[in-house]
Amino acid sequence: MARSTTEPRWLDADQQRTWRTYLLGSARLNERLDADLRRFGLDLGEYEILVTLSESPERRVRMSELATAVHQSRSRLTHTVSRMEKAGLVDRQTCPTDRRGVWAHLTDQGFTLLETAAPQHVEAVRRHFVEAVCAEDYAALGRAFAAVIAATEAEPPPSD
Amino acid sequence: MARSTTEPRWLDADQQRTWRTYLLGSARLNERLDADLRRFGLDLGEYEILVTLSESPERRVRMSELATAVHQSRSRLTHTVSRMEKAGLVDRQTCPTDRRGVWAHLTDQGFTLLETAAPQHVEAVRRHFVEAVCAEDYAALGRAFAAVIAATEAEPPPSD
DNA sequence: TTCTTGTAGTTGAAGAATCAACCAATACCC
DNA sequence: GGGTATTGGTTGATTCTTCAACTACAAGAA
Repeated sequence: MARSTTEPRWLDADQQRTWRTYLLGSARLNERLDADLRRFGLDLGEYEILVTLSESPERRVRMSELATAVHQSRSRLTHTVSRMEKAGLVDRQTCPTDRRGVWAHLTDQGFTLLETAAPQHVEAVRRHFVEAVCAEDYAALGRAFAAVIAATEAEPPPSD
Repeated sequence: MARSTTEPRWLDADQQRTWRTYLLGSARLNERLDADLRRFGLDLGEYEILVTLSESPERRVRMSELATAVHQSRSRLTHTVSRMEKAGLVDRQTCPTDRRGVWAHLTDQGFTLLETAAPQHVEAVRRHFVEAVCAEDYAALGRAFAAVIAATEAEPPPSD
């Protein structure tokens, strides 16, 4: 089947402006939150790992579930968890019921670090995001990204 | 001055749900757009560089302006442009009026690649973002990130 | 049982991002 | 003019991510 040769449907000026605003804004937001977490030797990805573990029963989660929860590749998670393990924030436990499985488990030290970092991080999220935006727009943003998630899931990733 | 010891103002359930939806959604969106551009050997950052150059007079922009335009650090841009130069997409021209300055300049080959990639990229942006979201929410999202940008600029980055 | 297929996770090498240090040219100031 | 601070950009080491194998276990079929 031939690729379409019809004229591309470019974005109009408003659509493009919004798209670029999003690109810049999300980049800035990430920058700020990362900079903020760096006081604690963390980045946003590592912080999300700590949060996910802290909210889970026994403070442990299977590696592949964790990868999904923090939207990282399995490989990346392996490396990240290895680093965090070296830093004493998590440890690994082999899963007795499925011996392929590995639990990432939050150590007391990791929990303590999370307790220390969380208040400042949440404040930063408020200042730069939640409270920077009016309530209606914030709610709309939630709907918007829910729709984005649905759209990305509706279509399989390109593989060819 | 002592750090505040008052109870942290956690996000409520709705705020938190939206925040996490954003984190997941933006990660997914990036993933998809990157995957899409990879057919052309590009990632989103490199694509933005090509676009910025293509829209500029003489198809060239000073490195530091370009860094701002594509929200990358100067160092990162230097490395990225070096790679792109090796690939023949851009070249460097020294600026005669300010001999510290360097212009990144889009080559014909770079322009051709952009022309090839752009239609598919724009379609992907439409499918996964612009048209995935209803028009009102899309407009709200634009306002929201404009506010985020303002908020991040209102406060200097943490340095201590 | 054995054979096959799929899932869980890791590994190591290669590629990219970050950080601090650096050089060079300009701008400011006395 | 001469000194100092700033700006523009690069460099190389370190850290992090990605990618393509690869091992080990589990599940299902013959």
